[in-house]
Amino acid sequence: MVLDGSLEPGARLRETEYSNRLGIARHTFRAATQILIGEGLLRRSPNRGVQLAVLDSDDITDIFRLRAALELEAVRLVIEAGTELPDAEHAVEQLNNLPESASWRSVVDADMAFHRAIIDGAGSERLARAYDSVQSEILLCMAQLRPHYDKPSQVARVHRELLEPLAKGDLELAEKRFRAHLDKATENLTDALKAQEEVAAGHPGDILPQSAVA
Amino acid sequence: MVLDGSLEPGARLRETEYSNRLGIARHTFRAATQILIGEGLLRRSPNRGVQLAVLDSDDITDIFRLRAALELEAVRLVIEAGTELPDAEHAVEQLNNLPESASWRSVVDADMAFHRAIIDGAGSERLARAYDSVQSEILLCMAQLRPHYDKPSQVARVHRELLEPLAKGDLELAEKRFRAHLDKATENLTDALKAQEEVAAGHPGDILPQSAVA
DNA sequence: TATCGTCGAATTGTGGAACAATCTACCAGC
DNA sequence: GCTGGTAGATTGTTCCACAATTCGACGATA
Repeated sequence: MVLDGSLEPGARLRETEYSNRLGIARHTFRAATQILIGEGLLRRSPNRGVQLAVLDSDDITDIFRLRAALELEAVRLVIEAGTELPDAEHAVEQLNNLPESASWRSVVDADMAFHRAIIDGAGSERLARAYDSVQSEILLCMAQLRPHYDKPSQVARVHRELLEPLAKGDLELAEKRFRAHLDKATENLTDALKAQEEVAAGHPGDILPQSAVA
Repeated sequence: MVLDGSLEPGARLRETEYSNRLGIARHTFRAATQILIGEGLLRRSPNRGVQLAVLDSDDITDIFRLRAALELEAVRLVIEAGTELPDAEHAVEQLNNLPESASWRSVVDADMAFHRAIIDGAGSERLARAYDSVQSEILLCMAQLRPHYDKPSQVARVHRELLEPLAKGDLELAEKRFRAHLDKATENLTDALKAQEEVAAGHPGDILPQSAVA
């Protein structure tokens, strides 16, 4: 529910309400929320329960800053070790084979799989764990903002260009391209956020449900 | 208890035992462990409860790899923004003022404070959160391994050398020095681990309590 | 009318008991 | 010695209870 956009950003998750709705005990619900809090998807304030995280443009910048740090370290490790990345190449292939009319979701999935493959290629358990957390937040962003996506072929091309310097072992170029790519993504998301805020401007203090901006 | 070395690495934390000992309910203990699991200090296997993490030399390398990624990104951000780091300088000063006979703990604290100050200086909430997690693991390492530490004046000197390129805005030199420093720390810890394992070799499969190696 | 304080309801945080599912250790039998 | 089963321990979850805190409505006062 948190990640599929069916909850409004900032929504308060009352324990009795949600434990009843999900058919689980209140304790169990609390345990579940605790895990999500650890992943940064929910926030808890003492005696005031948990809320779905609200992401402003600073948060987006921040998420992608950490994402950049992690991915670039992964890139460094992959190049140093000369690791092959079949999963990443597979993801590019998949993007390339998607029809222009492909669903938003399938493009996002392939995109995510590509970046995930690079992290996994680095072979660092903790890098991967930290990336789990940012990836969750990115998914939350995506679910809430539904940013613009280029055509699959375009996305495929960009990602192939990311992979190129990795295969050649050119760290400097790889770093440059990844930073550019991630900066672009940040821009896309902040733009989407700005657009959403403008739509919501007519209802000050009110946050539109997903359906209103999709 | 997890961080002060009073628990053996790999120790299983039985719910009834510890909730009784701590005078809290089993539910409350479970909630507490869930938080520590999120920080990577405890591990949970389904139906087998939680254990204190056991860190082998691969884990140490891995922890410091992530640490390096985070600190270097922080360094980058600090240099880009030209941020002043009074807390870091204060930590160096503190190290410098410590007597040669200073307690192990006080050196560790000042060392930690120095690196923390750089992370905080970057002004990224999520970088700081990710660093919290590795810092906890580092503390766990330290508590379990008690690695060798140089004299405070020596430690102060090394850290002043880290700060230097930050003030001058020399990213390349900063990166080089930080990597060298962190690689050295990794080596220290893996050496300490190896030494501990050799001591424990007489008791195969057995892990010595802290007191036996301190 | 607007602001403030008070009180009651709702909600969270924690405790306690219970029970099914699972794991562990021990024991008997082959 | 290995296998299978059985009993006890442990975890995961549920239900109920209650103190502490917060939220919200109401009414008093300026």
